[in-house]
Amino acid sequence: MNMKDIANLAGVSKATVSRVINNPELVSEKLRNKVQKILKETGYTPNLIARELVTKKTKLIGVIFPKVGIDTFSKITEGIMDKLNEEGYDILLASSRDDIEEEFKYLNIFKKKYVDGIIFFPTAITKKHIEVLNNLNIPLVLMGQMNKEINASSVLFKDFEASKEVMNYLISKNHKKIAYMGFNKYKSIIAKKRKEGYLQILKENNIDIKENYITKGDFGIKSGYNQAKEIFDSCDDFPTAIFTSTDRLAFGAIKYLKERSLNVPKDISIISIDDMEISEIFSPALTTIRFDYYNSGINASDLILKKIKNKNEENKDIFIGYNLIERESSGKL
Amino acid sequence: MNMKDIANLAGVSKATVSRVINNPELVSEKLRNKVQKILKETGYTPNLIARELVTKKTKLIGVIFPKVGIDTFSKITEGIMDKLNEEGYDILLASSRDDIEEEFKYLNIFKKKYVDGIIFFPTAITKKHIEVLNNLNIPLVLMGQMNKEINASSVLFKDFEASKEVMNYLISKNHKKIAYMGFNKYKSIIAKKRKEGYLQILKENNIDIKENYITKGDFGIKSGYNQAKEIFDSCDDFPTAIFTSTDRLAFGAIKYLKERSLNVPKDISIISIDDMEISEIFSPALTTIRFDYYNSGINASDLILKKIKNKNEENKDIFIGYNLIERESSGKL
DNA sequence: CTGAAAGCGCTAACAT
DNA sequence: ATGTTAGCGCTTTCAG
Repeated sequence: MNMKDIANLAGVSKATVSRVINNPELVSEKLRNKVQKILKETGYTPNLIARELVTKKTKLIGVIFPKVGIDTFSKITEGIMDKLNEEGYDILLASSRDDIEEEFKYLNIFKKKYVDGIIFFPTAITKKHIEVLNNLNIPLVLMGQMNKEINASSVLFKDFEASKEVMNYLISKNHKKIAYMGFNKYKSIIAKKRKEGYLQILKENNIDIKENYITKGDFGIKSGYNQAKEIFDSCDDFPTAIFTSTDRLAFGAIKYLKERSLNVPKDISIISIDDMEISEIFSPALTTIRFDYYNSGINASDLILKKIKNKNEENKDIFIGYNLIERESSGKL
Repeated sequence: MNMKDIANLAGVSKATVSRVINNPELVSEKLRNKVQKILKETGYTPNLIARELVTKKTKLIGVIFPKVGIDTFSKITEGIMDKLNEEGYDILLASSRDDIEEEFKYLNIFKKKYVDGIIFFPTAITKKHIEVLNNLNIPLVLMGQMNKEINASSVLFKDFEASKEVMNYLISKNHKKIAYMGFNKYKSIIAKKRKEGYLQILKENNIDIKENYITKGDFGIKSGYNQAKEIFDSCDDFPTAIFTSTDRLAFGAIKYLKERSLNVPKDISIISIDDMEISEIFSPALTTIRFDYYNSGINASDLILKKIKNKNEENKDIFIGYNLIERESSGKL
């Protein structure tokens, strides 16, 4: 059943059927009713592909994350889907697995699929990124990154500020010997900003930076365990607090500390960033920073929608808020 | 730049260009080289939408899960994407949020988008499911469910057997007073099969079923806490082991037990199904069942691919293996 | 307000 | 082996 059939059934032309579907106000009430009746009876829906061939719109949005299935990205995805589905768009989701080449691959696939817009969470921004993204010619929203040279709106997380808040909190609890566990393995900008916050507050409080207190790896549980071990193996003067840049690092670190019979928070405080569902239940419950990830998905969707509706829409940057949630893993010295 | 342009540039017809792209063996070497050279120089790629309009193939697979971002489903998704991307298919991912109406909604969207196949993980199979799925007329693979009345291949998890293995393990450790925490809130078949395994082994060992030992809710952490409370509030004769049907239930239960100053596993054993990443790190580390979820995604992809390539392919059911991982949360009585 | 006709960019049947 | 032609199912001028 196609539009021609409906037209014949209604005794009108294809054009009229098309108008009834897309611009009913252009059709006289009489014909409109007649056609709508048949539309209802037959349950006809237009062939989207044929329409797309003409309109050059696919109602598809491509979304690229460094990883699918991580708490953080899942929440963002939920936000994106809620908002975009509501507006009649469907999502093509891709996982780059922290691999820059994969990022380019999917960008390319999306371009070929003629998606109407792309929401992209890069691990980093290289020169090639700038080139590729600017040649895309598709409405683009960047998450977690911003670059004036790229024609894109951005949704940004205040990692630097959040990190400073963590540090200020720790210092208000009289901690001075504070270690930092990072994850700059993937030269992620998020990792960078979190670390800068740590260094900044140390500086503001005239606390010397101690190299042995600073470690890195990836952002997973095992890495947390290893990094904790690294700190304790290399120091005589143990830290009184560890700022782990992700919750999963915190879990790993706590595991190590337990094995060493160190009590959290009595012997050492742990504080992190993420607030996963399990973080509240974990023992000790994690003191951590919660970003409004779901909302960041909504915001990214709003930005892409605006760019789709108006090709010349100015680029805009939206900052996502956070708050520190105090639980059991941190204490006063 | 379209196919006509390439044809002009090469001094051949559109048809020849199309052949070079899709069936190069049909074109003489001379012309083929000529066209391929221009293809390379211009970087031309065919308009997929125009192609789809003719071939009725979109190279799109729709995937519907009850939830996106749950460990289990993420692993399956990874498997699906790995396999299907490799074969040139892209994925349209949808989350039904355990809502049957949402399931139908997405099934419908996928149908309209002309996906080449659907991989669907239903929460349950109702009469309407049977009707809707059979009217779909799209290659279909069901995950976690099987129904002879539905024209679909299935990827099945041996939940009944896994559940029995859990129970046999517990009994081999001399446990007799075993409680069960379920999640039949969504009338999920998985939940049903796990519970049946529990009841079956009780029966085989002539252990009376004690209603107070059996609770239900959803499958989350909070539910685990509440269900544990429910058991302990309603019993004088406390169980020596709890079989929680998901890891997240186990986390919640353990939280409750800790608050009650009960030691796991000394005072009570906990054993579950899922094996999330955190389960190994959690304290106590969870004794649990691991299914090969990633592989189930690969299998589902294989099945859908077969159905796409051959419309009359017979329906097939694949069973996914599992194994019990013994850790700290369970012990001998 | 309505219809005829062109055309989106491609593939496939047919003819040569 | 190659070209010609006719659609795929829709939207969108352009006439009337």
